[in-house]
Amino acid sequence: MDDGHAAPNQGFDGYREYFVGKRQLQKAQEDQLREVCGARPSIFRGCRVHVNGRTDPDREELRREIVMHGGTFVHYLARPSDATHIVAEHVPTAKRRLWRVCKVVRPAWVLACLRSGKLLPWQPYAAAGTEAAAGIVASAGSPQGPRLTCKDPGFIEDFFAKSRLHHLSTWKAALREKFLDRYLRTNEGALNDLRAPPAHILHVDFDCFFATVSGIKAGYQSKTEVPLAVCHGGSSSDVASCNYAARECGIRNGMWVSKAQELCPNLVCLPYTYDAYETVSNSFYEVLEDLKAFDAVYPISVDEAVCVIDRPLDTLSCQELCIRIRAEVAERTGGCVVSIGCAPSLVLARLALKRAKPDGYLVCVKEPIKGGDTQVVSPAHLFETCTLRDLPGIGRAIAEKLLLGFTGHEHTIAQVSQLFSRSELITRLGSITGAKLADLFQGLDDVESSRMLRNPRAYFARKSLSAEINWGIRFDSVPEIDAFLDRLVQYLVSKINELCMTTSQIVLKIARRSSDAPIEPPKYLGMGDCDSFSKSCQLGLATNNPGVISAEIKAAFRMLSCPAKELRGIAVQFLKLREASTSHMPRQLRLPFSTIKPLETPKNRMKASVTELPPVVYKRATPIKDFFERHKRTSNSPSPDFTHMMSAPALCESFLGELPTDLAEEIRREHRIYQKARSSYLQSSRKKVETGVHGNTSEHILENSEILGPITFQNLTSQEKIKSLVREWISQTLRSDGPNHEDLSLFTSYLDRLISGGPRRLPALLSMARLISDQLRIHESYGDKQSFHEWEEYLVRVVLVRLNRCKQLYTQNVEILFDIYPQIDRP
DNA sequence: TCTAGGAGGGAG
DNA sequence: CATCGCTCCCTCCTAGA
Ligand SMILES: Nc1ccn([C@H]2C[C@H](O)[C@@H](COP(=O)(O)OP(=O)(O)OP(=O)(O)O)O2)c(=O)n1
Repeated sequence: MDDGHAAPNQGFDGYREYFVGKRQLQKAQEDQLREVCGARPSIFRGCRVHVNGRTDPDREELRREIVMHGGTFVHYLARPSDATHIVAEHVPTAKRRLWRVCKVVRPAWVLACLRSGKLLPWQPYAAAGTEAAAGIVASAGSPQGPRLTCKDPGFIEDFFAKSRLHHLSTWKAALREKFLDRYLRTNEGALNDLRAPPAHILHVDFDCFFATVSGIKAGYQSKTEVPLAVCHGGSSSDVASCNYAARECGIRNGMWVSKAQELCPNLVCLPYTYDAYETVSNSFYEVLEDLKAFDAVYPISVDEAVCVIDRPLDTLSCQELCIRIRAEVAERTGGCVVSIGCAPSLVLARLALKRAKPDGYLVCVKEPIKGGDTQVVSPAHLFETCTLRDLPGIGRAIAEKLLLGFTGHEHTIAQVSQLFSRSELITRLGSITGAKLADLFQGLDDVESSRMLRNPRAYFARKSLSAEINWGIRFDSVPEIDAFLDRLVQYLVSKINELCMTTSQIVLKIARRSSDAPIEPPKYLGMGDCDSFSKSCQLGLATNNPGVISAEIKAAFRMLSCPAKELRGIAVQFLKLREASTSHMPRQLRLPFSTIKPLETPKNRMKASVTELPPVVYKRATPIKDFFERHKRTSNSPSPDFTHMMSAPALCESFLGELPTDLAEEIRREHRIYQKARSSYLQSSRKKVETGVHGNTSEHILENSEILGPITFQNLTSQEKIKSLVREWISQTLRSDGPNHEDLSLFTSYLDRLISGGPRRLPALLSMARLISDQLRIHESYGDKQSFHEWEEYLVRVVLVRLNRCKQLYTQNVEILFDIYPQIDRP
């Protein structure tokens, strides 16, 4: 397994020395603390207290109080008897046996002792999961309820709570956000001088992270010879992580348990301990921070970071630093092991890390001293001992693509790099991937990887937000899927709201059972072999509105025309993220209407303006698909006949309720503008009188050569071109003196012709309304200008009224839709 | 020639 | 019993303007 180049434990002596010094330092610190606070009562005299897991107050605070009040703090619990008391919120399942005889108390015990100034009996504060606690709290544990399926409301959360990949992604996103936050706030944590490539890069990664942490929780030594794997259960479950004893049998991360057990019948399966992974990860990043040895620490994942030192350092110091990091992390994490690769580039650091594992470190320098330390190697050495697949960004597919037609066995990087010139790489793999590989072959970082160092702001910025579930997806009907999509969108919307962002492009991606795949795949409730399909949709306005997004997503699902029973996976993505403006923030409109009295009679309500129109209800059966196809066409291309939709058997939803962009939402939006417009209306008319400004003095932009006929505007037939023109028109007139009255009436007549075109013209009308309101939003800074008020008024009094009328015409849900009332006066 | 959508890939 | 196959990002390819 190990060829001696990265012999484990070589630095052990340094390790032990380090610890002796470390303990003395801690003791000295504690003594000093006591001296300073000499007057405090020695409540915890004789107590040796260990704090386990996440606590409130946190570990550091508890430690301070315990030490200041005469106790001893046990940093690392080698044996249960090392401590007289263990402080924890609850006892991890894995520790129940081991700690059965311990006094495991909640942090509240410490606080209560402090308050009363004396040592209190611990039993009333016994932590959940101890036998003592079981005597006090009558079995508050919530045993597994009925298993949830994808049709149940709680499924998504339930699934995510157990999904390792979800945790991995969530942690990573949080770490990136935290990094960026700090960087933007303080300009700290990243490199400042980017002129030259940094001197030393240390890639630090836990050995078999989950396996080690779960192992320790279950009472195993971190370097145990017992083969361990972390997995959920039975035979078709994934091995998330296996320790190095298990790897000697050929077991690998991601392998199925059945295969793993074939390779190693003694394999011990351990449960996931997500809380513990998080705790260890926190300690890990704290250590890197506390060492104060780096110019930058970049998060890679929950168990992995890249640390950079941007000043010259001799090889010996690099080695010492590696030893120090490894010792410190082990100390602070109850014995977890990190390995480290140190090199002048990201790629070499990665390869060095690979060779350093398990339980070691490796420093790569251009010209190592011959016959020197085995922990110091040259780039050439790494290339001779690592394979193509070890290079970052080179996975199975790319490796196969590159080596297609070459003899099949494993290749070292040194060998493969001899086979291809830069241009051959580019021919085979594409311009960017080819060039990248050529760089990697020279030990240089490609452009993309170096972005992390060169432009962390862009590199760490979030560009999308998505959620997907490809397990347990088994539906019988489309309404069930609709309900699921609603929940998934709701889930994402709450995330995007936490981020204070909006999206203007959304994507639905589905996995559909391959025609040759069995109905039920080998993996229980797995997706099996699937074909994947995706459909993206641009939203006219950036939004965070679940109704709008949900409608789009459900429409997109119909476009992909996947039979409900064939669906095996669902993903929803939000792209084109922007910071939310205040108008996207919590909606006052949504407050429960019934509980709040309207201030005025329906006079304020939009329905007042349209009551004279008889409601005409169109129902439709054929899918939204037709709508989209129509939507794509320009206005002069033949549109499909709309009537077939009305004659078909009714669906329960109204036509408008199913429009990809929910008209109701649109109108709610406009209603707010209406409020604003109303309040500014008087002002603006007053101004007009004062200054003698009249609309007709505006520059006349539109040609008055309108030919009445099949819905054209300014002789344009293409909807896109019309929109362009109108956009330009609005934008220009907003900047200057507002729209010319004649232009406005030409435009109004165009809108009226759209309306008389029937429901099939509704999208065009809607998109015009959206366009105007979009322009107003874009030019919000002109909010005080006369021109702005004029457009706003036009939107509200002309466009909105027409839209409103159509709504009356084409939907049955008039009451619900228009019974909105902005609760602006609510305290 | 450029763009956008969609497919695919990699990492952890 | 099972099992929890996510999520981000980049790159490539191709159809259509
Ligand atoms: N297919 C995978 C790969 C990884 N992980 C999780 C479990 C790992 O513990 C953790 C870190 O991934 P690593 O690639 O760093 O793998 P390990 O830490 O397990 O092993 P190694 O020593 O090779 O780094 O991510 C996972 O659940 N499924």
